[in-house]
Amino acid sequence: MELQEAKDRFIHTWGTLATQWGINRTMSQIHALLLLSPKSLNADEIMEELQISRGNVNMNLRDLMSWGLIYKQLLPGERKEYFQAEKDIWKAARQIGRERRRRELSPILETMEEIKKGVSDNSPESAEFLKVVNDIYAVAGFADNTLELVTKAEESWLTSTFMKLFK
Amino acid sequence: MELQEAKDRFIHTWGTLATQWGINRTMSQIHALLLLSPKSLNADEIMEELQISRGNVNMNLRDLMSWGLIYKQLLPGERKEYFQAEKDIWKAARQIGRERRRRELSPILETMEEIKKGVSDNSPESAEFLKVVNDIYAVAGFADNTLELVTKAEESWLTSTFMKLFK
DNA sequence: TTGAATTTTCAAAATATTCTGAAAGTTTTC
DNA sequence: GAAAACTTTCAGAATATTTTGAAAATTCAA
Repeated sequence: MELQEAKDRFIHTWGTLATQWGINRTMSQIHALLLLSPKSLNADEIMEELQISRGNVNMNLRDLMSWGLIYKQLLPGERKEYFQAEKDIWKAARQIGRERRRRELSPILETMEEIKKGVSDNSPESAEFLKVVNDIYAVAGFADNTLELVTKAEESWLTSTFMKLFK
Repeated sequence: MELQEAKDRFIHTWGTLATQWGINRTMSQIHALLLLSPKSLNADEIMEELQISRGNVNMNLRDLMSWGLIYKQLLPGERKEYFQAEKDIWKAARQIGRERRRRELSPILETMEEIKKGVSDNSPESAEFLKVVNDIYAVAGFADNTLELVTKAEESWLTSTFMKLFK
């Protein structure tokens, strides 16, 4: 079947791409599967579809929820929990941006500040070291601000106003 | 010694932060070491400083060079190869941006295009699937454009003009 | 309550990644 | 061109991460 093949390819590729930059393959595949699924799915359906264990499914669903990329849904009359992906991709992307700010940039900023505090003397060597630390702080701060700007913007704003920056 | 302690802390933390988002710890530590080193270092010095094997040092130096974050330096009268980090952190950051575009965003764009091509029929199900693929393509394209803008800009431009976007 | 249905946990197994160190390869010097 | 100095490679070891599956915990209906 043509379409199913394309979907499978999408799920598989999405998983592979994820590993390229430090994201768990299974997590990524579950996300892809939910993105493509018109209806929400329960753990058993995901296990069946991706041929993975219950524990694995459970763990990665929690992870995806912590990233704010999927939601738990309780269907009336159903005992099982169902999961659905955020289907607005722009919203999902902003959510990823927010989380990466929190998980990756904030720690850098905090650490650089702490390290700066720890260097009290003012020898030339210390000054040189502090320059590096300060520069990294500035770059991380710039990235943080930019991501904040972008994650708070609406899609329409992004694709119009912001784009005008490009010649 | 106060300063040395701060440097060690920096190197150690830099390595730990890197693992958080899929970068090899040792590579990150070598980079940090070279960033802080006023003079360029050879493989033996790095081995000694970080207590790691020659093979490990060699492999990660290559990797860092492929990221454009360090340079090989041939000192006159010296047989050994010396390495030095790009000390302009803004330049280094732009370099990372360029590489991530190439390594992470380009593959997404390419894959989405190929997948689109593969879906020929125009059933409602295909349309729904294509919507997801197209949306991801658009988001990745936006990220790619933004990174291009930012990586091509000068620090001065970034910290002045671009910043005016923030209220 | 009880017990069936479902979810969560977690120790052990499987897999993937990173690191070592010695051998092979390369370059330079004499 | 041979030997010394240095760099690269790579198979196996060490480490880290992911996955499994069954037991424990939780939830819910009756």
